[in-house]
Amino acid sequence: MSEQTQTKPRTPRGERYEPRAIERKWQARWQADGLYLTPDDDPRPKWYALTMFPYTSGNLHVGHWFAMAPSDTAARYRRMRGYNVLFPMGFDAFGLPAENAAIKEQAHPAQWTFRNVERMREQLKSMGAMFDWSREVITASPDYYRWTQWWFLKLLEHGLAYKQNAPVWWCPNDQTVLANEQVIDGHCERCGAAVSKRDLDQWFFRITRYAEELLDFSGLQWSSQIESMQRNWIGRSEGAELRFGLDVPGVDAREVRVFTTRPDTVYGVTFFVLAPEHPLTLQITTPERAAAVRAYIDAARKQTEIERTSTEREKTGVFTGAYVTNPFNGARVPVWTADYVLATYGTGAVMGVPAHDQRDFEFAKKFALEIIPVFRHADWDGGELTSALGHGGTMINSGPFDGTPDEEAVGAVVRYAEEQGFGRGTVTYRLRDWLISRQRMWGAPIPVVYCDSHGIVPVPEEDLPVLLPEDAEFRPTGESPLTYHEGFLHTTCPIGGEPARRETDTLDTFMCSSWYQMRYIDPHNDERPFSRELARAWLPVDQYSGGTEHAVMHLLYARFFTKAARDMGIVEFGEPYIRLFNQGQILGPDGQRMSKSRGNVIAPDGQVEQWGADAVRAYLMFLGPWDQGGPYDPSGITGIYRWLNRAWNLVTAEMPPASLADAPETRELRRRTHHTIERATRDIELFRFNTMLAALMEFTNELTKLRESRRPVDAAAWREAMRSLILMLAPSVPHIAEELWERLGEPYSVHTQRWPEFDSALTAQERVEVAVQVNGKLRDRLALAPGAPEALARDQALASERVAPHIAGKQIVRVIYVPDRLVNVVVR
RNA sequence: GCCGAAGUGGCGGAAUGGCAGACGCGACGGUCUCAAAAACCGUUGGGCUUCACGGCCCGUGUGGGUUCGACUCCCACCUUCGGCACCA
Repeated sequence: MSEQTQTKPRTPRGERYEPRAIERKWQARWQADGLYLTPDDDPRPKWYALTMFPYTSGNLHVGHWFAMAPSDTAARYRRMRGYNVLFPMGFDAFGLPAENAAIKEQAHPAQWTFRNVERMREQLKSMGAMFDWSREVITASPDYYRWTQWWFLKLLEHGLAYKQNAPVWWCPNDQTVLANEQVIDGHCERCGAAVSKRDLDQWFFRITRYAEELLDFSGLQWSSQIESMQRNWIGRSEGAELRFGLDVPGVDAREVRVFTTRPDTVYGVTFFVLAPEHPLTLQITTPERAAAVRAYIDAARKQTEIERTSTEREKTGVFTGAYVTNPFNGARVPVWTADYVLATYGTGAVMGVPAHDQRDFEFAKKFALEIIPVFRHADWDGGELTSALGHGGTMINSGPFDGTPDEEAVGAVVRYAEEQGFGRGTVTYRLRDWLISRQRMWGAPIPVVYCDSHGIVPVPEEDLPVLLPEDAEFRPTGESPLTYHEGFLHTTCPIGGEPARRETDTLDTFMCSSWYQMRYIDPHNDERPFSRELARAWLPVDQYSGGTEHAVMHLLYARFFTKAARDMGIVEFGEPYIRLFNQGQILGPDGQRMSKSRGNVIAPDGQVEQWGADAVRAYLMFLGPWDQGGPYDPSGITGIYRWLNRAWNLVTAEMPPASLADAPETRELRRRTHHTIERATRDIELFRFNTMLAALMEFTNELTKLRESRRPVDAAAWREAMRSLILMLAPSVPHIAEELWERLGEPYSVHTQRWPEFDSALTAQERVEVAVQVNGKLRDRLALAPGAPEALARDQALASERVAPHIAGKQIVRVIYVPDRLVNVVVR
């Protein structure tokens, strides 16, 4: 629609609804009055509502509005329910896009980032949300990353940070290492390039120490979907670690440890497999097998992760020439190396039980290794196996354990292993430690220095922040650009004053977002990251919301941080976010993900310009359930816009004064008012914004009809309806609500009023419609008083002339009566 | 392959054992207008039938089942989306 052809609906009297004018007016007024500043000392109960802060990409898109407008509505509702609500906003400002933009523009990433912050803050303000901007945090500003560095020092001090040479994920495009969580199907989570492994000295956080506790979601109200994604990611497996004997000349190790979930199949071991990267693989290889094994390991390392982990691929592997001894039966079995065994899981070794494990079975078939079943199984006739056997049956070929049923087998074998010293029952997790080093420049420098005399020396707390230089080169070289900045690199040892070298890697940006919720409560504190008193007053977050894409990164890291902070005595709780809601994703009008390349991006700014922020907010909430998302169809917003106009006309219209307090019409008006309050309250509590708005639309339509009927209406009841309508509009469409509140002659501000209460005595209908069915089919409707006695309902139903033809000549078997709902006559 | 969510008019969706399609978009008809747009009012799941009021049948992915009654609960299957996937 063009600007020229669009005309505004006219009100019968008075001024038209001009969203842009009233939105500008009230945003300025709210800011001038500090309406949304959150006091720390306030007698009301606290409510900390938080929406994931945006990355400083440069532009807010409708997806951000979809995340923030409903959460703003929920926060405003809480405030109207008498809570002191903290609803802050900030910017996730470190990260690669800034650096890439800087390389392109030959400018510093800080310029790009802070320019984007300015723009996005204005876009956010146009939404009219109740963000308390005095608490804004920007993770790339020194007074924030100073404390990110402080957290690193604390974790280092408590043994939760360590440096290690390890094979780590490498993204060739972004020229940096990645955390496990950032690798999706063998590709870089950010840029999509195929990743490979590199051996590098890197910093890690010991998140694995919390693996078990991170599986505990009691006390949290999170969706079961996110819970199961985290459980899946942590990947707990119960089993046993067993020790197989090793006797290879010239090798010190006397045993190899192996993790298995099926210790009960240990008598079925016919071979043994080490991961190509396992430290013993080359050591134990016999001279005549060395060339083949070396070649295999090299080939394995060159493969991309996608090639290597493809499940379709045929098994490969080579024999090392060495043997290990099964401690249970003394059997000597050949040791192979094969890339289906992962170095990073368990102990990097597998005991091959081809009869009971499909992967081992395929390997044994390929290399003609022996297959010994150790369970008599219902699916097995005693002949040659065509696939591995599943669980079940009783043990055979297992010496003293023969005859043990499946259910007791694992326990019996583990007990025996522990008695004999062969191994022990144990639990393994898929979760690995969190790799936090990044070889890029636009992040918080890791605050340590390397000194020839004193080794790794943490930067003293009082010397923080370790500032990023303002004139670094950004060419990605695989090493941090900070390495080439002489002024940054060279420093002195905090202990002895010797010349020393700074750590040039920076911290993973997920570290910034692991604690930002704690900084909002005390954002200007320059003594500590936040004060203990304010932490006690505000934390943890009561209601958090954001997209599912952070299920196993941000949300897992933040939980780890909180537990570590608790154990370090910094906070007194172990979970950052009590309630979590995940909104869906907004798609383009074509149902595809919005992207510049598809040309289906809807910018919120244009929609706001055309329809007003209130209409855009309400439309996003009206589209469907918040957790669902869906396509943004720009033509639908007219429905919302028309509705807001109807509401405007309704409130601004003159109503002739009348006093009809006891009239049936008045009772009906009040019933509708209170019934709407009941519906809207229930829906907003459950974040069902779409049905809440539908209820308000119905109410508006009913009131419009009543006004247009030109029948006299009781003035007090009408005013109650108007007040209630505006109060219920206030959280969703804050600007028009404020304007109408003022025009109704009520005192500023509508946003400091209480949410209306409904009186259940008034919501009852005088007559209810009761459906009459015959054998479950609708035949008639009766108008009865609520709670009408069964006999009455039954007699009226049977007397109905619409029912008569359907029961004529038939026998009435029974009559079911659900009060106020239906009568069902069952005939034969 | 495994785990989870979902499938309802032309479209977004509502109803979670009791009147399917609330609310909104779109479409069609009307009012206003010289005309159009906007706005407002009305109709709008499909089929059959009636001059008409109305009546009847079918209908919530498919096939079964439980129930007086099923979009809703149970079983099997199909499709779509999300997560995990050689994790021993």
